Amino acid sequence: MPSTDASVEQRLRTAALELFAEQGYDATTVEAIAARAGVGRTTFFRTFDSKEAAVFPDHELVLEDVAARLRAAGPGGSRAAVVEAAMLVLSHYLADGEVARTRYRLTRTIPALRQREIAGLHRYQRLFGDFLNGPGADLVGAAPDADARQLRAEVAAAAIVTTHNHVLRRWLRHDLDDPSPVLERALDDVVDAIAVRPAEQRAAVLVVRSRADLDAALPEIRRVLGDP
Amino acid sequence: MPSTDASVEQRLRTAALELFAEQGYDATTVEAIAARAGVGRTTFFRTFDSKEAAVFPDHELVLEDVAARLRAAGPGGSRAAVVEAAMLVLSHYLADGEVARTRYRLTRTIPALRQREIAGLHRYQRLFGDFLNGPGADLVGAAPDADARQLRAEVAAAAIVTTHNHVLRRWLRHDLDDPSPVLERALDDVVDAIAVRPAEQRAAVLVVRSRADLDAALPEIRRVLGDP
DNA sequence: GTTTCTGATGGTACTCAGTTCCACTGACAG
DNA sequence: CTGTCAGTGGAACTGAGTACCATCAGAAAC
Repeated sequence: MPSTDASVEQRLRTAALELFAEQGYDATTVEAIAARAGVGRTTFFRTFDSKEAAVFPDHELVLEDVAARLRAAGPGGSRAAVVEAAMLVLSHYLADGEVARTRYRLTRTIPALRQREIAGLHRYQRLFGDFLNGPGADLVGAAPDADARQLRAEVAAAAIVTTHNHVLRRWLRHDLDDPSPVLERALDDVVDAIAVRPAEQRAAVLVVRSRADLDAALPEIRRVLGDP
Repeated sequence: MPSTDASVEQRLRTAALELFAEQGYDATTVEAIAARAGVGRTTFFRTFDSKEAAVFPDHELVLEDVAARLRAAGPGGSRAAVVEAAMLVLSHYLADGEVARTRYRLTRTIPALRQREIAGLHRYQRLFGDFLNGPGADLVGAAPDADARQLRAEVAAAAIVTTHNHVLRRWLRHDLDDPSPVLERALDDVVDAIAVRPAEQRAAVLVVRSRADLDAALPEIRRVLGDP
């Protein structure tokens, strides 16, 4: 048994990435990956569900982290929770950035990997959507009915995940040195525009000074705003 | 050669759906599908890229339709184009609704099909996103820079596709009888809230009658609005 | 020290999706 | 009648993924 210094999983991961880079994805057999890692083919499939899985991070782990951060949100804390949860995902990618970039190169090229990548992203969207539609979240505001609320939650989740992916992709392409503050700003903007429905939650108050004093004007203001 | 009444592709499609319903997806071999359709295994793989493909519609066709509608958008017509394009997708699903519902049942159950479904949806998102980021579209408004514009386009595309999927899913679940008007209203709402950035493109004008006439007031109004 | 249990491993054999190649058939034109 | 051509079926192959079993190292029990 050669080189037990790294874990079997790690050895398999690096062997897979190396061979995919050298020979291409299709031309690389699972047997070859296992051989380079110094283990049997059986061990490969005991470690990973499929050949593709050797390329991707353990989404379960990240998803659990994100779910925990969302669960920790108190009343009124939905916005912060969502933003921080998205940045948590980013930080997981940045944690081993070289691997992330290698994976990006592969997923752009190989359809099978691309498909799995997209499906993976969708799980985050589901998670965010379920949270935003849940009773603990107040980001999407009051909706006329339960279905409208769910739609808004799904749209907001899609917007958040899309924003995250956009910023991440820029970093993967070396368009960006420090993506975290960029993501934070972008999420702030997006959440402003999307999650909260401006027409419902904001009221613009325009003050016009006149000779009449406030008390005299108040009843009229009340009438105009349709005070219930 | 038995039953040449329907096209080979159609016979294979129905055979596949029948067998998946009877025996389950994994338990059904391609050979069995081909046999029921009265053709050879070779012909199956000449017709479809994979076993999964027999379940899904020809996305290429729909994508081309949608792309054509988007291309046809004139200046100022981005909003209508996007809404109509999304409704075009819906109408394709409704065209043979029974198959769509059967497929929905399968995609919810079988992971392999689910993954392909999600990947398929992503192609529509790409298409919408590219259009909204293109030079012909004016839905996302003026952005500080090219990257911000692209982000907005991607977010808007995600919102549109998510909305479409939400309404479609409701119809697939028999939550809805006539989904088209529902989708149209929902898209209107979503596009209002998302694509156009209210703070940038809308200016509220409040008119206060005073004794001074308009000409006298105009310079002052110009100054306040920061007329360039 | 010996036994025994346990967990991880490697090997073998199998199924089946997907590919490649070739032979056949029927239609149609010359 | 002959050549061509498109569509088809069959046979053989590769490789992913699964199932089963034998093995072995180490820890625990006696």
